[in-house]
Amino acid sequence: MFGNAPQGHFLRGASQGGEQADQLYLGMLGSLIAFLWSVAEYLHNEDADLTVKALKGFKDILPDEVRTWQMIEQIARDIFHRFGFSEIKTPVLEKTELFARSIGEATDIVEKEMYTFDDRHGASITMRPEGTASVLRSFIEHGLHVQRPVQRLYTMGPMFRYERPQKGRLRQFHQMSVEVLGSDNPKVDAEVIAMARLLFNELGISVTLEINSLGCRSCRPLFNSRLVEFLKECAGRLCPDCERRRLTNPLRVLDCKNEKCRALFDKAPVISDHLCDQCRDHFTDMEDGLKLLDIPYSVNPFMVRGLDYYTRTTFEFVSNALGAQSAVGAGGRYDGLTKDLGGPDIPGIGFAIGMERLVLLISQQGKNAHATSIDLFVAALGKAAREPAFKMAHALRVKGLQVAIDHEGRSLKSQMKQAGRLNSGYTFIIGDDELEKGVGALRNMVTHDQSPVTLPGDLEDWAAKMVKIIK
RNA sequence: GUGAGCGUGGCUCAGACGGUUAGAGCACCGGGUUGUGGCCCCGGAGGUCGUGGGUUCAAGUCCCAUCGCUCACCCCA
Repeated sequence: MFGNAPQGHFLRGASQGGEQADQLYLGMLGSLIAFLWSVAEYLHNEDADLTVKALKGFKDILPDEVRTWQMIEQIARDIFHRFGFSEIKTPVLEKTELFARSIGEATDIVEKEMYTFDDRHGASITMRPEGTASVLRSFIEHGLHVQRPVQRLYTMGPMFRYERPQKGRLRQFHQMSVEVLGSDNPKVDAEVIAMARLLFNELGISVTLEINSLGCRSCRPLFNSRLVEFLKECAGRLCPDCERRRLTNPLRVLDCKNEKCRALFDKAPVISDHLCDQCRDHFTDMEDGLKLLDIPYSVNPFMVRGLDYYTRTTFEFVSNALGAQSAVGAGGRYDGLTKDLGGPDIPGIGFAIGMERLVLLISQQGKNAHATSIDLFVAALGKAAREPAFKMAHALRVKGLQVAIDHEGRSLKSQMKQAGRLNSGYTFIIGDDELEKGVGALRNMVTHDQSPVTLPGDLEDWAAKMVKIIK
C-alpha cells in the first residue's frame, strides 16, 4: 500500500550528506514529500480497511455455538463408546500421495479441491480433505490389525476443501468419522448404520436413510461399461450437464433431475441387476440386518459417491432442511483400500458426519444445548474488600467451584446484574460492613434467600465449608 | 469455474420522488434504589451508510467500477 512511494530518497540524501547543506535539505524535503505521498495514497487506497478478516470459507465458531458442538461431541462419543469404538487422532497434513491414491486421481476432490502445496524442502503435502485415508494410513503404519482382528475407530476434526462456499459447505469444515476395519460381514454394515441412526435420534433430528450397493471390483466394471454404452446411445438427447457427465462421471448421469433425461433412463442398466452373487448376498444380508434392528431405509439405485474407494454398501443420511447440500452423513464399504495404500488386504466400512450440517439441523429442530451457569459470583464492594474477595474466589476455584469475580470495581447493582447474566447459583457479597463484622452475605439467586457466612480464618477450611453449602 | 441476490452502529433491520443534526429494537454502560440481578422508567456511548469514482447546488438514496457476503449450479459431509 506504500508501494508507489519514491524509494531510496533517504539513502540518496545521506550518502551525499558531506557535500552540501542544501542537498541534505533537499533530501530531507524529499523524505517528507515521500511520506506525505504515501499517507495520501494510503488514505485513497480502496483496500484501506486494515481489519484482518477470516479467509473465505473459514468460519469462527463463537462460544454460544461451541456449546452445541460440545453437546454433539459428548453424545457422539458416548454412543461410539457404547458400540465399542475408540478415538484416534491423526495429523491434519499428509503426503499428497495418500489422498491421490485413496480418493482417486480423477475425482473432483483430488483434481481441483485440495489445499496442496510444497513444504520447505519441496515435498508435496496436502491438508486432509476427508478422514478415512489418514485413519487407514495410521492403521497400516502402526500395524493395528495385529493387535486386534477387528478395529473400531472414530475421529473428529477439521477437513479442508477448496470449494465455493454455500449453505452447509465451507472450505474448512468438520467431520466425525467412524471406521470398522477387519470385517467384511454385512451385519457390521448394518450395525454401523444403526449407530449413525441412533446418533441422529438422540440429537433429536430427523433424517432419512438411503442405501445402495456399488458392487465390487469384479462386478462393477461390467456395469460401468454397459452404462457407458447405454449413454453413448443417448448422446444428443441428454441435457448439457449430462452430456458432460456422460464422459466425466457416468454414474452421476443417472442422478439427473431433468425430466427428459429421467424418461430416457427408464431403460438404463441398473447396478442391482449387475451385482455378482457375493455382492448381492452381501446386500441382502445387510438389508436383513437393518430390518432386524428396525432401521427404516430406502434403496436408491442412483446413489453415487464421489470417492473412488467405495465398494458394495454405500449409504447416505439426508435431510430436506439443509438446502442444496442435503447429506448430513454418508459412508460405505471400502474393501481393498488398505491394500491400495500398501498395507495388508483388510476390509473396512465407515461413515462421516458433517458437523456444520448437524449444527444447522439442530438449530432448526434438534435438542438445545444446556444454558451455561456458574456456582458463585463474588461481589466485592469498596477497595478494602477486593483483595480478600480475590483470595476467597481463588480458594473456591481450587476446591472445584465455578466462580466469577469482577475486578472493575463496579456498583453492587452492576455486579448483581453480571451474576444474573452468568446464571450464577449464588452471589457472595463482601463490603466494608461485612469486613468489619467478619460476616459476608451469601445470596441464593433463585430463592432470593440471603444468609450470613463467616469470613475465613483459615481459607482452606472456609472454602471446604462453602463447597458444602453450595453444592 | 458459472449465475443470481444483498452490503446502513456488535446483532436484526427502517430510511417515499435525491434535500439540511442517519433512526429503531436487541445487546452494552450509567442512573432511578446513598449497597442487592431478571420487569419497568430515564439517560449515555457506539455509524466516514463496504470501498473508489461519476451525475447533481445537494447522494445512504441515481449511474459505473471494485471488494465482500449469501444462495444456487458443479461437487460433497
